[in-house]
Amino acid sequence: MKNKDAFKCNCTTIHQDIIDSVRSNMPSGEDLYAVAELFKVFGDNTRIKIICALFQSEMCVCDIAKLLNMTQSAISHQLRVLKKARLVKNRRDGKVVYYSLDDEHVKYIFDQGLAHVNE
Amino acid sequence: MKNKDAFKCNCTTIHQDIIDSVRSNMPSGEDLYAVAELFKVFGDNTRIKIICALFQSEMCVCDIAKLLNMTQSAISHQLRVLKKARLVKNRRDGKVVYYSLDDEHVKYIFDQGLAHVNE
DNA sequence: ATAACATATGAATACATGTTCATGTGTATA
DNA sequence: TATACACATGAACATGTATTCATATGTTAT
Repeated sequence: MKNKDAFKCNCTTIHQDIIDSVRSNMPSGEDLYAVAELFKVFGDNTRIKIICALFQSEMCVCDIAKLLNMTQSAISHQLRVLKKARLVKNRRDGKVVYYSLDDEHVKYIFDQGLAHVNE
Repeated sequence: MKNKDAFKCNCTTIHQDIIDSVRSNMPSGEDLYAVAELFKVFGDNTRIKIICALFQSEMCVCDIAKLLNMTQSAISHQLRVLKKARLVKNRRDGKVVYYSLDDEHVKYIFDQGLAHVNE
């Protein structure tokens, strides 16, 4: 066996036709991984609050820290994660750095999520 | 001080008006928590694959395990998480349990996520 | 230049979580 | 009733991650 992980499932195969069909129509593994990584960014209470706050207004780091009653450091770390995921962008004005949303999909994704939990 | 966590941020307040305005228009903490929990479910490579597979067809646990080349146990645990989040439902036919999607928002959320990572 | 302030960041810690392993439950069949 | 199969589940383990703490960077004003 070339791949040591090739047979993790020892079930009797029931619907090979479905398995083959589904497999051939799945997005690439890289795409799926990237999507999971994206949703992981949404899946944190602090980050979802930051995102939700930025729907209304651009804010500086200290504003967000005050709003959420958290340390400047914690917020800064999370803004870094959000920026890496290309969900927020920032601009510097003197000592102050302002963050705002950087994606048109974010609001839509958030709203659909909210719709689900409120259904 | 009534709340021991009330002053985690020691920044000089810069934009109190924005903070007040944003705070008064934020969804409730419970809603935000629920949304984060929902996206946390999407934010796992195995679960996103399961969701994506179920877009195409209902599948039994062993089918999914074979498709993803993972143990039946691991898949079963993740299906439990998905069901708790009301993203999938199941039906039993004899010994076999078939899982399928149980939400109209899921596809939209996934597609928007895919659109973001492919942009 | 020095002090003050806003922000960023590396390391450490504490907590959450995904998979495995062993085993239990439910259903069909011999 | 006994066996086999599909699935579920609790505990253990390993890994990932959010926050804190200390400190560094960058900018402004004195």
